[in-house]
Amino acid sequence: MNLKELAGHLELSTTTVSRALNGYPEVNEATRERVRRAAEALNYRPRHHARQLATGRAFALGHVVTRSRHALIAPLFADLMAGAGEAADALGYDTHLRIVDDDSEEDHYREIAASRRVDALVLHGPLAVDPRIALLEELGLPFIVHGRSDVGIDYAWLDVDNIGALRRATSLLLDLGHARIGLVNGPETLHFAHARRVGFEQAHRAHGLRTESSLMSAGPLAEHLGHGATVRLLDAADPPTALVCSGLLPAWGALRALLSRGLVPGVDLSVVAYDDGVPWLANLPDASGEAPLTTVRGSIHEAGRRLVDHLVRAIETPGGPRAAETLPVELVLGRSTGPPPSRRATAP
Amino acid sequence: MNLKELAGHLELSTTTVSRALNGYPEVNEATRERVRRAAEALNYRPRHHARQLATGRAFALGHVVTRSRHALIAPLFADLMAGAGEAADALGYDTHLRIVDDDSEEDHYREIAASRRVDALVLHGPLAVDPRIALLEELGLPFIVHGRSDVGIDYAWLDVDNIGALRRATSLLLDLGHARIGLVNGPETLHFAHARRVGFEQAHRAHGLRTESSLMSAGPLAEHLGHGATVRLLDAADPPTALVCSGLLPAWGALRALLSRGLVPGVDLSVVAYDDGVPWLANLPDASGEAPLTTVRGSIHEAGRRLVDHLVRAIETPGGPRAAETLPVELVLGRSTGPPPSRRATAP
DNA sequence: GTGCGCGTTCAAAGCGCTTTGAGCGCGGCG
DNA sequence: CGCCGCGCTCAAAGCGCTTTGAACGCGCAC
Repeated sequence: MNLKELAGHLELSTTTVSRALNGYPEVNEATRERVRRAAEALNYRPRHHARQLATGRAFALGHVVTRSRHALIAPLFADLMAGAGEAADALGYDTHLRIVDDDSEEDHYREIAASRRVDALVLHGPLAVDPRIALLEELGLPFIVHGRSDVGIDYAWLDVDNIGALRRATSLLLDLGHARIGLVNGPETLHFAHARRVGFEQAHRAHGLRTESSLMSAGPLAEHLGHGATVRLLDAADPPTALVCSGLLPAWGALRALLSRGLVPGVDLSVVAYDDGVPWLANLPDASGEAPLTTVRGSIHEAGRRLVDHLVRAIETPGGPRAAETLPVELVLGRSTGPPPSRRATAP
Repeated sequence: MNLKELAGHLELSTTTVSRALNGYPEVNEATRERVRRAAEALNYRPRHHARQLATGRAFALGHVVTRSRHALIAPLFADLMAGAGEAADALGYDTHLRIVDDDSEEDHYREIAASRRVDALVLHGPLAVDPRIALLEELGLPFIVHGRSDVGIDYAWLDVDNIGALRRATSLLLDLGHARIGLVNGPETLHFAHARRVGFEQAHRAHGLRTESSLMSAGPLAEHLGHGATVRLLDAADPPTALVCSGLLPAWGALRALLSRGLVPGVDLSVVAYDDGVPWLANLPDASGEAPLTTVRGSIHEAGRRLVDHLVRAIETPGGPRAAETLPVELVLGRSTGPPPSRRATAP
């Protein structure tokens, strides 16, 4: 069933049918209703590519991720895409995903721009300094960065308050009296991890302390890496009394390391984690009424939604202001934080 | 830069340029090379929608997931899509993703079929008995099921050996002497979880034992649910001596529950988990040289790749045989399994 | 010298939609 | 009575590609 057949069936011209279905005002309401009904009954839908060709718009948003980068953000990616996909669907846009080899990423951006497959795209996993931003700007393809990057160009972005999140997490521990705090961070070539490190350091400086590089590690946010880092910290000559984890997954790994040694989280070692709010890692209150972990929590799902909202606004109202939004985080107190053992010991 | 402009630039007809670029034999090799160079130099790429319109093919594969179903398979979804995306890219296909409301899923399938956005699609998260299979068959849209479903229709599928995996995991425990074994399963309305339960039961029957419903639970494969289920099992009047978890995430939760009580995995309670092979949950050998968990391991990433391979073959050679492939699993021995405490106690 | 086949190129039609510019009938106003 | 404007509808062009069918030039065989 195509437009011509539908029009023939209705004994109308394709023009009228097209206008009726697309809500143009110059169609009689009775005619419009008749057309609508017929379209519904015959399950007519415009061929998407024909519409694209005629309108010049793709009605699609793109997401490009390299394999190696994907590996770094995988645990969060599903929820991010779920948010983005829901929003895109609600706004009538398709979602295109491309997982590409690292060395062909630039080609892919060029191909996507020239072939007009999408109207705009989301730049995922920006580096601390990311050359792709200049590339996309040059290609003239509208885009928004999920995160930020230190480039001397104005660009649209949406980011969670990474600096603030880790400042808050770290300050909480410092205020409790901890002075030696470990950090299990994400890969610091990525901007989000870089920013979190900055927040960690800011909190220390505000308390007149300095960070110590032997207490900090960076790498993919995997369970076993949280476990490994914690084991190493506990075995060090002068172990920390608290730990900040840049993700919930390494935090569960840290807890496993503690518990395996018979140590009690929040007593022998305090732990604060960054929580992206993905349900399958949820840090929910249990029987005790408290969550096992103290966290600062953002929502990667919400980030996905907002990214798409901004992108569609940019497409549909060109020349508008560039998006620049920081999403807040929330502190969740759980059982994994307490004063350092020394203080506890000296207490009456 | 479009085809006409490129042709004008080369003083050739659009026909010749098109044929040259698409590898048709009736073009002089010298001409073809000249065209190639010019296209490269001017960064010409065919407008994707124009090509679609002319050829009638979309060069795209679709993935439709409902919100609620997405929530159930989210932890694995990123890796599945990574595998599928890589394969699609290698074969020259776009990957389209749609996250839809549960109650509008059927509409979406109809719309996708009628609008010809994709050439084929992957059916994710099939139910034990899934009505969508008949729907897609009716719509005439080529598809492959990731998993299986008990419907009286012949359809293309690719599945990991869920029954075998849990049979093997359970037999291992039974062979060690365990007689009361708990199961933390996925949602059993989904076929994969249903199949795993079947494998669990088959192993019991083969050992002349019956399963006990009080020892089995089913739900999303989240960390906290593994934790909660384990706590309940341990607190029961007659607790099991071993536990099978249908995912690595609940298994880590189970370990957390054990360790929190000072129990030793593999001694006080044995645990075997199903591992989808996602790197950020990796159950790697640690300092002891052994992995913390004993698992049966498949590869969700590989599944993604193979799904797309099958789909593209089906598109490009219509009338070929329907895909029907079972991916194997592998047993990984770790530290979390051993004989039941009773045996150990009665040993000399 | 004519005809045929081969290798190469081209003009034009068509894919299914949107959109422009024109047309048609009808009632109201001068 | 004639003209204009309004409301509705239509024919046709155009989006950028692929593909059909035809044409052209050339060398070769008859």
